[in-house]
Amino acid sequence: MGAWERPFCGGLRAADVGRRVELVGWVRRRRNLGGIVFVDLRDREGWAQVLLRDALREAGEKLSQEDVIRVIGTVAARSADTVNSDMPTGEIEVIAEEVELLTAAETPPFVVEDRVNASEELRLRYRYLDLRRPEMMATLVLRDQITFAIREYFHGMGFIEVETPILTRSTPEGARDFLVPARLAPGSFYALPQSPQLFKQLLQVAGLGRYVQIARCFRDEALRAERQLEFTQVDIEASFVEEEDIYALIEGLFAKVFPIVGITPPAAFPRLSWADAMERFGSDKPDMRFGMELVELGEVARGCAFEVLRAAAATGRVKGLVVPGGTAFSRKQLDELSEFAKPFGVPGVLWFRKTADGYGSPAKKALGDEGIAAFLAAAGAGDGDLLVVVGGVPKVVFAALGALRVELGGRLGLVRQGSHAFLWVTDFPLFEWDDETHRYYSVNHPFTAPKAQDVANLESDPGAVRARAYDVVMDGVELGGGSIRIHDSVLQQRAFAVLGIDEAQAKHRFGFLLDAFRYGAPPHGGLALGLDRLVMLMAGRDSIRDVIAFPKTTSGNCLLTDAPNTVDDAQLEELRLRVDVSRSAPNGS
RNA sequence: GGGGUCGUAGUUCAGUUGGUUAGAACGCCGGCCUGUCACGCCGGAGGUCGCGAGUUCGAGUCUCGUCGACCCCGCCA
Repeated sequence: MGAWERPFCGGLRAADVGRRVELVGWVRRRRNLGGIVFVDLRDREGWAQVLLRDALREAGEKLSQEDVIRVIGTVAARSADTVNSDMPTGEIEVIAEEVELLTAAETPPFVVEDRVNASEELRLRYRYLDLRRPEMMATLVLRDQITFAIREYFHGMGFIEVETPILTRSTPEGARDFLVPARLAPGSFYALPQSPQLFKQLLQVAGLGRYVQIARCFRDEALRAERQLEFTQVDIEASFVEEEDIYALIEGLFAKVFPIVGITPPAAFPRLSWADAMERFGSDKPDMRFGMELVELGEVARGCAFEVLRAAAATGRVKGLVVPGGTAFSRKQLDELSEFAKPFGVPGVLWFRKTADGYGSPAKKALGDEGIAAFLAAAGAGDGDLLVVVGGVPKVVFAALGALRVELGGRLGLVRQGSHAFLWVTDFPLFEWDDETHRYYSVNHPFTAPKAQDVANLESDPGAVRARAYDVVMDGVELGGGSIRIHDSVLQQRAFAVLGIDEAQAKHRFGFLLDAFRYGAPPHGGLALGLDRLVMLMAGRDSIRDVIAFPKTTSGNCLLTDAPNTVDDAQLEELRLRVDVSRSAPNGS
């Protein structure tokens, strides 16, 4: 039997009964009953029970976990009382006629089973064993189905996949670059791309029109549960398009991809401006699977008798969150709310409530019952509701309340199982002021186009200029984002000017792009989706590492290969590099 | 860069106020068992308590340092 005709162990069904088959796989488990031996033979698709008896009994007794074997046998129906309805192959078993041990396996460091919870550290060190687990293998298979569907969709829409360089030039703005020393140009470095941004725009100038790439991106920044040093984007760019075209494109993509896991997104996603998202949810990626929106308390705070809130309302913002059933929180739980909020830069949270014992709040002394009642009324808090209040710098108030909302929403079980919420967040600000360096930074990147009606304010009020940028959000996770780009070199120069990049600097950093734009740049725009996050959500996992075959740890180590590692002096010499690790790094992580 | 949690048998964990020989389950090894499917039963082996200092008559337990894993803040245009 040829390798390609051989069935998968996990694919055998009642319809195969009577077939004489050759199976290869790993011994998942052996059950030796003395006279007969059962072996669960596992491959990529699952496992099937093999029965060894008579002359094969002795051979079966010698098999152990993870041995690689070849079996020739006949698929037989199990008798009614021995059918195992818990497994897909449970109606059949393979009566072995020949068994061959192809490779004996040492006892693995952990049992290759879904329900065995080995530590992630161990799983990463022996990733090839971890991936052997059905759950992990199924995730690899799902990822393939998703990427295949994505390519199929874009191909059908007339998009062309083009590979862009991995060795490219360092760009000053944005994340920290990974650098690669250039042996042929001592003292010079390539950088790994943070994204193919500039190349996909150049492809539009070239006239490609519709570009897509499943592209690896690299950012030398701190890692998180949903972040890796290298990750994959579905990178998209198209010419002669506007926001609506991009929205329709992505909604169409999701309509094709999400049904793979039984999720049907709406035909068109709701939209929310960035300003509304912040005001109502305290987040630019709101989880809209539940309500509990932020409430405005600036007015009542301004007139109240509590100095702290009055001051916050005068110089910043005072907003709150009405927590249904929150009056039942214990003192300890209320204190924990403050502890939760503090890392976001607020001194703590205030709370207000009315219980059978009367009005309660840490600010009761200053406000009295009337003052507390005024806050509860302004927030629209009803019986049993707890009002949580934060005041201060707008950015911090939004961040703290936005995080509290998600935390409490989860804790109170406000998200209905199996529900999903897709949306577009639009009208992001184009620039953000940085107090430390006293200059504006691009919220997206310097090539994002301003909204036409705001272009006039570019120089007079940069902070108020809105961008033609958009993010697609699902269940509180940013799946992707993009923008319509500037294709006019004069407008581009004005945007650079706001960022403090003069003509000489612009020429030095992005000269090749500006040059390109002088030779006929089409209006264009695009978007990039985080493929790892997309697969993570679709697989129902909560760590990006679970959907990447060989991920790195949160300190950037590959436990399997032990990368990064030191290199020979000869290699360094060839690159004209000298290493000095005696001093700690000047800044950053 | 900052904060937090964790590190004990191959694995997942327990380990009392600092006190005799550090336990359990699974896995592993040996034996028995012809319908199991987390097979069962009997027996057995297996420990640098992450590493290094310190306190103490005595440290898995307390202190400091260090390494590693995970989570969060900053950071990630």
